[in-house]
Amino acid sequence: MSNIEITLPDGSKQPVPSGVSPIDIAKSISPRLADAAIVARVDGELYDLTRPIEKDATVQILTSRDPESLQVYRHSTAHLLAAAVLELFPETKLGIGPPIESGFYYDFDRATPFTPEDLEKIEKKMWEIQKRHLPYERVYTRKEDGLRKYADAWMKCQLIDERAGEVFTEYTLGPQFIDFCRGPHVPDTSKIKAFKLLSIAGAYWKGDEHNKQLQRIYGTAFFTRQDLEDYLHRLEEAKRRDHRRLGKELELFTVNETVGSGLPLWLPKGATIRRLLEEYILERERASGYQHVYTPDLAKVDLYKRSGHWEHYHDDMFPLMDLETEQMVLRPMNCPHHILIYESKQRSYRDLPVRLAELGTMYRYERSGALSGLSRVRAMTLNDAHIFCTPDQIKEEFSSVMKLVERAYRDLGITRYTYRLSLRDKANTEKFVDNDEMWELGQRVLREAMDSLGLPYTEAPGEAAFYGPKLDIQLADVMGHEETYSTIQVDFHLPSQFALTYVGADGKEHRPVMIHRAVVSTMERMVAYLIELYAGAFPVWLAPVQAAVLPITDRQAEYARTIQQSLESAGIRVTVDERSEKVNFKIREAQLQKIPYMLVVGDREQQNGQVSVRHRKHGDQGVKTLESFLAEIRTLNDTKAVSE
RNA sequence: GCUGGCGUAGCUUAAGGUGGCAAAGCCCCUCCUUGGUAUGGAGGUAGACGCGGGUUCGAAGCCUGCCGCCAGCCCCA
Repeated sequence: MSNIEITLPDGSKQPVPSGVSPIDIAKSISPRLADAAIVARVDGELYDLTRPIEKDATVQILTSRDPESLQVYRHSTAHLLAAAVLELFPETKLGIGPPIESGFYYDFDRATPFTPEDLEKIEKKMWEIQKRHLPYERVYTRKEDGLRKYADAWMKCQLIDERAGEVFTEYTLGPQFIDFCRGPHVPDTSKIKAFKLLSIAGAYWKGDEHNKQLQRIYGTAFFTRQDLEDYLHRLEEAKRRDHRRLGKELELFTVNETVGSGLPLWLPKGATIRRLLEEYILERERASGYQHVYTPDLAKVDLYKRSGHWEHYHDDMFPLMDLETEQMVLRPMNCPHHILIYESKQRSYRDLPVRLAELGTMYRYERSGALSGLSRVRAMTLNDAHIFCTPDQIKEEFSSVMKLVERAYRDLGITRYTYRLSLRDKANTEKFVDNDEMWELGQRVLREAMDSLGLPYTEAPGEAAFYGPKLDIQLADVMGHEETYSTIQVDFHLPSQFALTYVGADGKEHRPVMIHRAVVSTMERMVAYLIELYAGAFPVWLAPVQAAVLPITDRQAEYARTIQQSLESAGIRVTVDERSEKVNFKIREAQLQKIPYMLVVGDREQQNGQVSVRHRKHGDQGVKTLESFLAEIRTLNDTKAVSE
């Protein structure tokens, strides 16, 4: 047998017989490494530990410390799930079973849906199979043989037909189970130590709603029981922070069937937070050269036909209102209105950039199943603006928007976010306007802008707006799920659609470029995010109630009210709890309402014109004069302090 | 919209597999208590069990159609 040369991560090279497997190499390095090994990287490709290496290669043994390992591990667990399902329900047809961010899933086609009880049975069966310590074995099969073998598994056949080369790989799990799969996998089921099946849901074959709907089982898997438990705890924590739950408990907003789903009602406390957010961003925009405008929530459909919304965005709009003389629509976006403001007079290059901003309310006909609390609604108010500028100004405008975003995030205490460049899907001309030149230009401009700011981003094809590419800023929630909040879009399409112009230095008409941007997203979505970010315990500057005055007995009621008045006239949001209850009780209530400061006042405080300050997190802060407390809370307010 | 689960007082939940007067805690109201840093005591109001139709002597429970909520698919600020 011939020798090959492998290179290890430390750069050392060693000759080994051809056909050696990564696990052999691991063993030769150290038994501990062999034990910890999950998978290997051979010349950049992930290999099963048992897969022979036939030629000179760079080899790296991956353990649970490498992120790819968890993917492989979960993928193997998904196979274990499929094997268990087939043992229990042999008539089931297999779909696909990939690892995902938070675990894995497997799609099944089966006449009767799985029940929660089935889930338990399946999980038990998985453990049973796990204990057999079955190997995951890589098998090579010729395409035609494969098609024959999987003849009664329609989804597998389809996959093999579409994806398989002349020879493809399959993985067995014990004598019964075999699955068309690229791999790699862990060596055997004994490696799998901690997993849990979480939920059942419908999912369309290949994600297309025209296709058959399958039964998807979600689960998660970790290397250790501890990691699994931590994850489950985080799930609990996420539930605890759920803005829908806190929105009810803290009386922030409500939804009412009679109003309609996706149409939340803002209660006084929630409205206070929203108002503070609105005032905040309007102020920042004023300081950044924006002009605020007001435009109506509806328009004749002609406006949206001209902009292209009607053609490309129709499905997301509420149906037409057919009036006697005209047809109206509720606006799904604000841009056309702002465009008409730009167009309302002749513009000179000296006027540019024109930055028109509005807290614009818009309406989107989200499908009922997509609605959720405050974060997915049908009526929403966007912190919207449209910048009309010359091509030369794009870069600077872009970077000043980014600055605005970063400033806002800092003041709101938002730290977990990533940048995503959303591009069009060229094939989808129904969703995206068909104009290669403009798309190329827009995408190039955005890339250059990001690169010159030195900011890292990922690219997402098919996520663009219908009129152009966008730079989305994705915020991560407690569970790490990302969602678009801020967005900056460079648009060459709408200005040409509306034949916008400005008069240049040369006295001739030129076409401006439009930048669509939203900094703090919609009020609905941002408040939902903030509720979850702070678990309802808002920083002082955003707290709907900043201080609760708690008189110890009725004797201090009058004094308590004067404290309230002094603070309120200084702009602090204060309540007084005058109920005939003990302080303990009042403190508990204020605590549950997550009010930052409790001001306990008894006879002593009254005599000395003081308040006894209790902080929701740090407890008793001792006695202070009203003035010094006021100075303290004012500082927090003015500096928009987010930590406590 | 689709698949699955769910829908009981303002809120959180119980009973509900075998159809026969619907429970509790919190909230709220009244009274007692005036108490110093997480719930003082007593009493009270409150629900024809999401809505409509059906089966039945009788339905919260069974059947059926809607509506809404939750998870996911799809979509997305």
